Amino acid sequence: MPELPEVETVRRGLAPFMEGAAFTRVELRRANLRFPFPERFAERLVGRRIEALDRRAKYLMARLDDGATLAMHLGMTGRFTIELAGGAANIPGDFVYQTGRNAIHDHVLFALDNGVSVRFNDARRFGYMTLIDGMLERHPLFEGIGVEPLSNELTPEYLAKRAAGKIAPLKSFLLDQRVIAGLGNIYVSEALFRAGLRPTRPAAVLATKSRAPTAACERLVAAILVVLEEAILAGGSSLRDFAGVNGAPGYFQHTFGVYGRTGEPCLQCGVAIERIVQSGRSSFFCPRCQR
DNA sequence: AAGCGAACCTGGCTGC
DNA sequence: TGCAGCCAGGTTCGCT
Repeated sequence: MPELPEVETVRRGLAPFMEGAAFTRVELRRANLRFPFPERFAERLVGRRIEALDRRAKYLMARLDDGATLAMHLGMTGRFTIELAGGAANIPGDFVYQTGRNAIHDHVLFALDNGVSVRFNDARRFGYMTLIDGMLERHPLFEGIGVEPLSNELTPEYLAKRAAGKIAPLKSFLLDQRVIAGLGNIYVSEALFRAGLRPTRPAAVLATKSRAPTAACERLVAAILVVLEEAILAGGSSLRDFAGVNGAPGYFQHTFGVYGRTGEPCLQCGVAIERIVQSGRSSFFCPRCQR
């Protein structure tokens, strides 16, 4: 589910309900997700007010009034839903409220002093939450993390410098969160399609011998921006289980150029889209448009 | 030392 | 209907 646009969509959905509110009760239904919860996690949260709900890379960052930050990662299947005091409701980000047998995957419940409760459900438990004191940049999760793709730090010059001399394929180079923070398997495929670059090309094609950006690098940076901005505008992408409250499948999936379209015609040239496996993950590309 | 495959965990879909 | 096999948005670890 969650690459940068999905996490940003969740953030925008949750922020109006969480910012300015304080935790009145925190319930952990198990001792760990991907990692154990930190010591006294629930006790430390209760009474704290959320000053802002931000995003860094694929993390939701709740800035607390005691200076600490609650960092939350959705993993593969993590999702937040909210309920208002008077009954079930859904956040503007349009996520399905889980009921029935999925309830066994409700792992964290936050009750807030504005009457809102927030539920974290994560079937595969690749998600996690932690509390960070002090400088974020020095926390193991965030030191060495790459640039925000939607900030002005992502420039052709930056990307060329990072790519220079690298033999690794563009696919894995772009998935590396130490280079760019927030891209995932879907948007890497989409960005490479837009840039006309085959995922198997070595990352070094982005740089000249003097480590300056090539034309391909310029195209790629532009493509990354367009793909992410479009996805955020559309309310996050949507794979099967990213459906909206009204049961409608998500909005952005129609506009995928290559992701999940094996054998279907390229929207630009009609040639069949191909799927290959790189580093154990699927890559999709048009064999004619991407060289 | 970069780069790859495996591992973490569960559910959904396909095909026999 | 049952069951085996394969696939999935992410990240980290350990072996070349």
